[in-house]
Amino acid sequence: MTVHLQTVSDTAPFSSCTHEYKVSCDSCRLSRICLPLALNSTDLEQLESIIQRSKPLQKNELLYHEGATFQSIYAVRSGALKGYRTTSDGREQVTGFYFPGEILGMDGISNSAHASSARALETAAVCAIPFDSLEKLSAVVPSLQRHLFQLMSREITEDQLLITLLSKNSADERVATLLLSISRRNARRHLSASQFRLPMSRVDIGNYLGLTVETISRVFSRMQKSGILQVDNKEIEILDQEALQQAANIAV
Amino acid sequence: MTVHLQTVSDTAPFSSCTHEYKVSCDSCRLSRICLPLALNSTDLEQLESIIQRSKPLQKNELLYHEGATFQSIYAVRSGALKGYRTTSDGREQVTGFYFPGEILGMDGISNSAHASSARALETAAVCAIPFDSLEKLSAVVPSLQRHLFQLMSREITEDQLLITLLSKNSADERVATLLLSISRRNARRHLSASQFRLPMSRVDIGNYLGLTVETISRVFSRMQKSGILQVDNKEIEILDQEALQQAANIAV
DNA sequence: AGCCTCTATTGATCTGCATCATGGCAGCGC
DNA sequence: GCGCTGCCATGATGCAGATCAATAGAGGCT
Repeated sequence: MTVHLQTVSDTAPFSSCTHEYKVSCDSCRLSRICLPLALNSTDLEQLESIIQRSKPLQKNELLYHEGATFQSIYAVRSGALKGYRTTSDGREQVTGFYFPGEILGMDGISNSAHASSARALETAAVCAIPFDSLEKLSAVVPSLQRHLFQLMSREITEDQLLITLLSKNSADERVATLLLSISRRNARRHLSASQFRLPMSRVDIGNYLGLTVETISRVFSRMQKSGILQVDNKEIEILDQEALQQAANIAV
Repeated sequence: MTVHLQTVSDTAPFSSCTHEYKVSCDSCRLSRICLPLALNSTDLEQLESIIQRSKPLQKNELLYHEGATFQSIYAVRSGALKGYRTTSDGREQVTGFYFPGEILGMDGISNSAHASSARALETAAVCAIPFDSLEKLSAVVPSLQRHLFQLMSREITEDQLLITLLSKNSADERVATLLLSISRRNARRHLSASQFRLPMSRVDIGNYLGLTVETISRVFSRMQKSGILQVDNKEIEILDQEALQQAANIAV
């Protein structure tokens, strides 16, 4: 069992000393795919006033953990994180990977406590958005309220896609689907859709997809052998997009 | 493959002729676990004014289907429904079962189109709550806005529980967990937690849990043999709650 | 560089559930 | 009642992926 020595750092990451990390939303190149989407500039100003930027998280550092008091949702600015919950017998279930421009932490709303944990897969920067402020603001900015509902709804449909994947698809199909998902999300950020570095370990991939590390390795090897992928440790190149889509065999 | 002949009935189920089905929220014995929760009486009145009640759905009748324009979310008044999505190769993935007092349809918000379908498992009555009205109302009733956020958040955490179940647990554990979930939801409605009739078929159960019908049958038989359950077709009696919880082996 | 630890690959074997096949039973229309 | 159809139970067999085991490589630390 892996033991992570790093936990939440002693110095509160979202202290008042935010001056070093000040970046305005409208100068952020992620704003088109992040929360500010569809806000006019005066609304945006209001949103910005409540957003807190923190010092970057180190690899393996926790952003929040299960049971912690829920205060904020988070937008990823750089790096990548994984969300996971711990089962009663102490194992981990990875429930999602989060890339720049994506929002996490919304599962904490229902109980005022986080229902899952989030950990940086590599050095990562996030914006914290205090939820009570966001709530108040969204009551007076209809487009923000709508956007929030939509974000949460999207999370639901994505979870349902994962449920379907886990319940109906083979190892090859699951892996192919994940790669295509990452590829698509890269494209959205104007990065290469065919060449990228996986920020997560094989263990995390297997965990997320309900498979073992060994199976992930074998699928990668097989897909390399058949000319679909070029795999060099965490560096992935999709050589045959078409074939990968075939292998995924689901509506992506 | 099962073919359902019944689809959405010709006569629009939520027509203007709602007078026959008029039931006020505060006379509804489900109000404590449904949407109105935490609303004062004036707010409740406003909510009621937008809620539409329909004639009951027949068994196998569709409430909404994938791709249909999203207009309302629904509260179950009586009976039971299943939510499911259809995979690209035409198979069904059951994503949830809905009992009285529970809300469904929230996955439709993100695209203005339903991402899943909902079908009555038995004769069922639902309240339709037009979402745009609900949105407007929630902007002026903070507790309603919060309640909606919480509902959606809860849906997310529940989906994540199912993901974990599918990814980590054995057939026995999955079945036990579902039975305990139904039992708990019955208790919430002041029905027996130990004796109930399953509204769904073995096929639906298997589909939901990522197992085949045969496996469901075998698990039921095994649990009957070991004295945990009394199974008579769809009638279930939990004889040994303790043992069932052990069999589930997860935090329920 | 050299060591240590963590992560990934690959092979051999095992197993839980799927698949295939058959028969029973309940509900319903005729 | 009789037959039909859908649903459920149970047994025999097969297979995808888990588990066990051993090695190889990558990255961090001194």
